[in-house]
Amino acid sequence: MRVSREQVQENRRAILEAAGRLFRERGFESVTVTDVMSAAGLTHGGFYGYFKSKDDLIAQALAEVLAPSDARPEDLATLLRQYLSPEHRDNFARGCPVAALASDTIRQPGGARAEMTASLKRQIEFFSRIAPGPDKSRKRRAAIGTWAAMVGALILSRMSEDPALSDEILSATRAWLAAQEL
Amino acid sequence: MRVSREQVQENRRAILEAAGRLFRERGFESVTVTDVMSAAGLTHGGFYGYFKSKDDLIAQALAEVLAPSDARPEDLATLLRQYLSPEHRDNFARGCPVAALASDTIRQPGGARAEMTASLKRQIEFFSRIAPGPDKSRKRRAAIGTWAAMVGALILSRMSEDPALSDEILSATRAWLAAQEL
DNA sequence: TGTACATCAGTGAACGCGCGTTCACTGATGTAC
DNA sequence: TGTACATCAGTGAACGCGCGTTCACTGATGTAC
Repeated sequence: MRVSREQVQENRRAILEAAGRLFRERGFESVTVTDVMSAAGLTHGGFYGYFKSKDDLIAQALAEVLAPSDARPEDLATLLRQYLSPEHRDNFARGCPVAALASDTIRQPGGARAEMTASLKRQIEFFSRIAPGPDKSRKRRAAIGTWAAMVGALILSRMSEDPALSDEILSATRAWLAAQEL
Repeated sequence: MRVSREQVQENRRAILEAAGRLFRERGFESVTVTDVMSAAGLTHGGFYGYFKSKDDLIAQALAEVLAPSDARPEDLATLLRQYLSPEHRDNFARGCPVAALASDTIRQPGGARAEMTASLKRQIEFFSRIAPGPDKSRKRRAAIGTWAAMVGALILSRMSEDPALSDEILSATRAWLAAQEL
C-alpha cells in the first residue's frame, strides 16, 4: 500500500540509520538487505525503491555515518578520553565507523572507499588544528600519528579476548599519546 | 585416488599456506573453501578430510600465520621502516595478518580470536623489550602505543584511495614514531 | 469541498546463484602373508 | 621379494540453505475535475 511522501522520507532515513548501525556492528557482508529492512520496520521487497543495490546502500550509509558530527570536542584530551574509553570500545553500533569498517571498506567496490578517503582527509585536517607541534608540518605529522594510534588501539582493544589487556590497550595508548603533547 | 603419507602432509601444508594468503588478501568471508582448495591444487570435496569446518580452517590458518617469524628485526627503526613501507602496504598476501584480519577476527566465532589475543600479547612483550623508555612500565606503554599506531597507519594507508595521502600516512607515522624515541 | 481515477510505496512469493557440507565412488598406497 | 587385498585420500555430483534481486499484486495516497 502506498504511503505518504513524509513517510517515504522517514522510511529512507530509518533504512540508512539501521544500515549505519548494523554495518558497524557486523560488517557489510554479514548484514543482509532483509536485516536492514526489518530493522527499519519494512519488508525486503521495497528496498529497491530506495537504493540501486546493496553496494549503493553501503556507500550512502557510510557517507551518512562519516558526516562530521556537530558536537565534536575541540580539545585533544577530551577527544582521547572519549575515543579510547571502554564505553566506545563496547558500542560498535554508534562508535567510530573508521575503526569498525576500515578493513571492510578496503575490499569494497564502488563509492565506499572514496567516502572513507574524503572523511580521512577531513579528519587529518581537523586533527592538524588541535594537535601539538611547533609548526604546521609537525602538527600534521602529529595529527596523522595520533589518529593512526587511536584507530589502531580501538581495533586492537576490540580484538583482545582478555578484558584486562583490552582495557590496558586503551589506557596505555591514551597515556602514551597524552605524554607526546609535551 | 589415495596418495602417500608424505603427500598428505604436503597437501595439508599447501592448504594452510593458500588459506593464509587468500584470507589476508580478501578476508575470511569472501574466500570460499573451493578457492582455498583450488589454490592448493586440489578439489573442494577433499577439504573435510583435513578440517572439521571452514571455521576450523580459519583458526588453524590464523595460528600458522601468526606464529612468530624467525627473521624478525631486533631494532625498532628497521622494523618501522619495513612495516610502514609502501611494499608492505601493497603486499596483503604476505603482510601483517593483524592489520589484514583484525576486524574480521573480532566478528569471528571459535578459536580465531584466542589466537589473535595470544599473538597480541607476544607482540607487546616483544615490543616492550625494544621500545624506548626509562623503566619497564614506560617501555610497555610505548610498546602498546607504537604497535597501535603501526597497525592503524597500515590500515589507514590501505584505505586511502589517494596514493599521495596513502604514502604520507606511512612516512608521517614513521617519522612521528621515530621522534618519540628521544 | 467532494468524488473518481491514476499513481506508486510496500508486500511476499519466486528467481538464480553460490556457498558450506555430504557422500558414493575411484584407484593408488599400505599391509599381511 | 612378490602378490592379493584392505585402506583411505581425492573426486565431483548433489544437498539444503540463504543471499541479492525481481515482479505481479495490493491498497492507500495524490490529483484532476
